Amino acid sequence: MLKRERHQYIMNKFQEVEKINTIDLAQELKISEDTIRRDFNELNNKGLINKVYGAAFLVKDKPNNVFDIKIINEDRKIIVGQKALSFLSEGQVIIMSGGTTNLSFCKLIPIDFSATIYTYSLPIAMQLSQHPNIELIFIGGKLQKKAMVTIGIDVIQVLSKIKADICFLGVSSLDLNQGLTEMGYEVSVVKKEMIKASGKVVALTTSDKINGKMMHKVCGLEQLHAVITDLNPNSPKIKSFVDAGLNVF
Amino acid sequence: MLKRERHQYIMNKFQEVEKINTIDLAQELKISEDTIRRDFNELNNKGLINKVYGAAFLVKDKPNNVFDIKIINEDRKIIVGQKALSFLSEGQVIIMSGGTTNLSFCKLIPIDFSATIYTYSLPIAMQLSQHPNIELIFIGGKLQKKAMVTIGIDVIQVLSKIKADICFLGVSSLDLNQGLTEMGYEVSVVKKEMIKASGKVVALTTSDKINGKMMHKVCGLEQLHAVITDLNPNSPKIKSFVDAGLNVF
DNA sequence: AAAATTAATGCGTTATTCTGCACTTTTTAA
DNA sequence: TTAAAAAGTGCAGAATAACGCATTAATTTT
Repeated sequence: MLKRERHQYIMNKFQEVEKINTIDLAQELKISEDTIRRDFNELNNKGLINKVYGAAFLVKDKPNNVFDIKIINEDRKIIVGQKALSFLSEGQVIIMSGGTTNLSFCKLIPIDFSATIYTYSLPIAMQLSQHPNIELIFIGGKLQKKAMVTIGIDVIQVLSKIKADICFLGVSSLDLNQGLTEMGYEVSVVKKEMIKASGKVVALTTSDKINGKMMHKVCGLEQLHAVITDLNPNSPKIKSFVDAGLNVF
Repeated sequence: MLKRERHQYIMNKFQEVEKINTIDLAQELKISEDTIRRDFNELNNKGLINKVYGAAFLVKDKPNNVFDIKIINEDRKIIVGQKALSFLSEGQVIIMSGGTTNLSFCKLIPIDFSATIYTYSLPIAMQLSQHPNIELIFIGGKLQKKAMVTIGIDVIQVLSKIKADICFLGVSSLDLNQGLTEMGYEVSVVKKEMIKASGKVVALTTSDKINGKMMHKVCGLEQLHAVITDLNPNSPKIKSFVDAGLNVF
């Protein structure tokens, strides 16, 4: 029996039992206790099990993997993303901001879509790196770790030098009077610059972001060429925006 | 029997069995064990199978999620990473290149470690974004999608302006005579610049990268202040490097 | 098609990994 | 604190793998 098989055996066994005794398992598999101990140690070091005196337990909550991006309300975001697809056309130069709504959108972009995309979001860049025909340019700078986007003067500088056809802008809060607002100052500055750099601005948002205000203003509604939400444009929550002359999809 | 046929044969066989023994398959096909081992190694490096001591297993293809970074030979890379930890000290300015060896290393860095880290690798940036006390700066540019690193003039420009205490350099190939070499031209240029920008250069590599040459030279051995491998420094494979005056850990 | 080039293969040798045993150290329980 | 159980350590033997090299097969060029 190979080491690898034993390790698999051990991990499988935890689906039946809570605890595995060193000696019991040695007898069960007819191998020495030393081998079991070494196995337990290895699995313990990999963080898969919890080795204690005389036995081992399964580790329940696996260490939170950074790469597991949790998308809340993903169904809504997929609806938004699907509507947004109609704004894409081949060969565009695109600025893609951050956020999980934009990430959901990016997952829906056809694999062979061809364009140039600027982004400052790590998860979005990783997602888009799957697309062979997208020329992907990451805007470097200091990382705002929580949102996994770059911020600061370096980002502004790059943005000030480019000209894009369209910008897909993630939204923190959208309000009829306040327009688009952000929680963080730095991100608000970056988004302002993105808008300046883009011919068209499309805001992507789920309905829960609508009618809220945050500290820092990004732009007024009049600067948004389109707003895409998960709601039906006739829905009452949206009506006031439509009445104000906004293109809501 | 051609190599391709054997590879095909192996992959097909996994539809029937869980595990393929090296020796059994050699007998079955009436070819030498070496050939089977070489086949297993190749398929392993392609990420198609999992080679272990004495046999190989099928890699169960998970849902194709970009965010699942597959680290081959992860155990070896963890050994390298653990040794590399001793080169860290608080407050350093660090340049971290890309690659899964460096990614494994980053996973091992204590959560409260404090430093300034420059990187041009998306996965590494995401990993390090978990560390609250690391000032993380992403070097922007055009994305080399396969390796998920930025390349090009923008990267060079940023690197030419900074001065770091230490650089942890991932390795494509390391050879006694050729030194450090890379497959891609662009990455070789970036790595050269990283070396220029750093006071100390530490190369991180697994033993399978040793004694290979690739197209583009990065630097000679004399420019490496330390080389960290998964092998014991006394190991014969390393001996010639130690004899050449290199610090091997 | 023959020659030249390149890649693949097998063999002998050397290196590495795995495992169990004997022995020592640490931990647990009385 | 002592005895018993479990764990760690170092070592040896066996199995597996890697390496260098000579040879053969496959591919490309002439």
